[in-house]
Amino acid sequence: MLPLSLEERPEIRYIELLFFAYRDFVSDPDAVLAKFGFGRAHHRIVHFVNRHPGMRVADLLDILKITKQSLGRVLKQLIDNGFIEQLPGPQDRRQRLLYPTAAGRALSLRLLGPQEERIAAALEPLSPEERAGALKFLRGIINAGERDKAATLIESPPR
Amino acid sequence: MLPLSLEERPEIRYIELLFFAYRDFVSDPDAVLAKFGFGRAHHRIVHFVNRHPGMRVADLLDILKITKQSLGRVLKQLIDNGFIEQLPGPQDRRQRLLYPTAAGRALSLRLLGPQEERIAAALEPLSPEERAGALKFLRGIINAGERDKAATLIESPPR
DNA sequence: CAAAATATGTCAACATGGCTTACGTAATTT
DNA sequence: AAATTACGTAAGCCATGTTGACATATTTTG
Repeated sequence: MLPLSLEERPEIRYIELLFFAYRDFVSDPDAVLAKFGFGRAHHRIVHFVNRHPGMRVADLLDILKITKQSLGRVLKQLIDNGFIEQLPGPQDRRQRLLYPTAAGRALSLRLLGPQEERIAAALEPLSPEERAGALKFLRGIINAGERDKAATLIESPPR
Repeated sequence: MLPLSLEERPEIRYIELLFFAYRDFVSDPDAVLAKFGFGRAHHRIVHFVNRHPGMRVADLLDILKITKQSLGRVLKQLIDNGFIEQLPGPQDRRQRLLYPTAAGRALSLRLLGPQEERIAAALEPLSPEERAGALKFLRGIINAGERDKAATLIESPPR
């Protein structure tokens, strides 16, 4: 059985690079999280709540693409440990808007640090057009139907 | 509590794009895998064995960065179901070299198809320099100590 | 040749974080 | 008043990661 070859299937180069890059990219925060008894699920929640203080639970579910039961278990731990707090929505009091506490912000920054360094180091040798290429490539990988939503979420100055 | 802002922390744009891109990138094969009762762990094994027929178990462990116990459970299922076969190493008979069967190759190609299309579509609008930028960026994200190993693995025509 | 190291497999026990199904409550909309 | 919405929660299942311990065959080394 012959190996799958890069010559016949040049996209494999990107596929495998994406695998290795992501493998190492997500490994950064693990050491920090372990000190708190948290996992990657906590990381994702802490990150997005810090990026969008006051977001709804439903927003978080849509971003993470997990069920509310999966989210609930992990979110509860973050609330119980004082990293995130919930406030009723001012217009719609059914909502439980999510905010980081001071500890939640500090945790978010600690998790962000090594990833920022990794990204900055990867970008440093790239020309502006090459950096634009990296951005375009990543955006192009996102599901077409999700692309605008993701772009808005990333770029929007939260109201 | 103010949101974390892109202006202050421009790397966040890349961090979040990487998260969304990978989320959708790995979603492609799931539907196929489900038909076989397999998960993403099976996918990774099938992929690398098809890319490097005759690889050792230890090589696979080093690539995937998991324990042999984790690998063993999943690998056994692939062998029992006839997707991968093991042959003793010709020089070192302690080794169990891993080869895809015809069914294993077919599965690998089915899993590869949608990911190739996704990558090709993402690259299509990019200039050559932009494509180079995407490659450089991904390589730069990989741990410095792993970068050469990953590059060799990806680029090497297997002996 | 005997001893040590290597390649691999396996068993047990446990943790994380997904999932489905089902039901409950409060608030809002129709 | 009824229906819908936003959210929570409980039970149980599953995939896939972990550690620790031990077994077997083979190769390498002293």
